[in-house]
Amino acid sequence: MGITKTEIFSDEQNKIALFAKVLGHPARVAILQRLFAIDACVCGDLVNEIGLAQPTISQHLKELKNLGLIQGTIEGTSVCYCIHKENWIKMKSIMLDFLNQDISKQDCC
Amino acid sequence: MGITKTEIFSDEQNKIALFAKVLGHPARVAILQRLFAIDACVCGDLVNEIGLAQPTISQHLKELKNLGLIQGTIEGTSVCYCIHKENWIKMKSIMLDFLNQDISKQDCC
DNA sequence: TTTATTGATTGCAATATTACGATTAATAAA
DNA sequence: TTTATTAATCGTAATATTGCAATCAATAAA
Repeated sequence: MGITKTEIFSDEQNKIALFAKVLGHPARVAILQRLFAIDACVCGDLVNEIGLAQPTISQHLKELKNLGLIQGTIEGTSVCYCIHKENWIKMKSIMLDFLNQDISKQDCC
Repeated sequence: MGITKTEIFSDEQNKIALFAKVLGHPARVAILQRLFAIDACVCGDLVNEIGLAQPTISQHLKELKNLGLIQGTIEGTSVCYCIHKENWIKMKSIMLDFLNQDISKQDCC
């Protein structure tokens, strides 16, 4: 039904999936990479850098902000976005735990 | 338009997004965790373990198989699934590179 | 005040995803 | 052969996502 049955999964599983999902679009990957690469914060440059329309970028930024991975501060008419360090580290920790599951004992098929 | 403009992004960005996307559903997270946890391979047990119908699980398994993260071998009437070690390690490497971007120099907002 | 400029929001069209009942294909057991 | 058993596939309904034109709100500049 296009709807995810979150209630049958653990909080951890849902959290991993939510973080993975927001990273599951190349535009959001590109935005994050850009924010990491630029020393200063980026604002509407993202629209120029990435080849998507302003409302589309704005929407992707919103999703990243909703999960707390970035933060934006208003500076005059423009908005300065940057990585939310603390939340990025938390997200990373959760994802690393999942990715680093012990594969050594796997011996099958 | 519900379609992702993959052509304007780099191969790396698309690859990261594809891997993240397949991890972006709690059922697939649960399947992978189960495959990691079980010593022997799991087959139709997944349908019982996770509370989703057989066609739904089958569909999620297909997506994981399409990206190469798992492999399935037929054993009589059942199919034995397990983590594809080599591809998991490759995927992990790509995701770790992305997640481990240097955050120390970020100082803004 | 009037006129940019910037970015969020709204509304919509196109496509994708999730979930499952029904069916099918393939092998195993009787 | 007939009858389970297992899992893939098909078809479909419900919902979500992606993308953008148009518009709006807020501040800056003239």
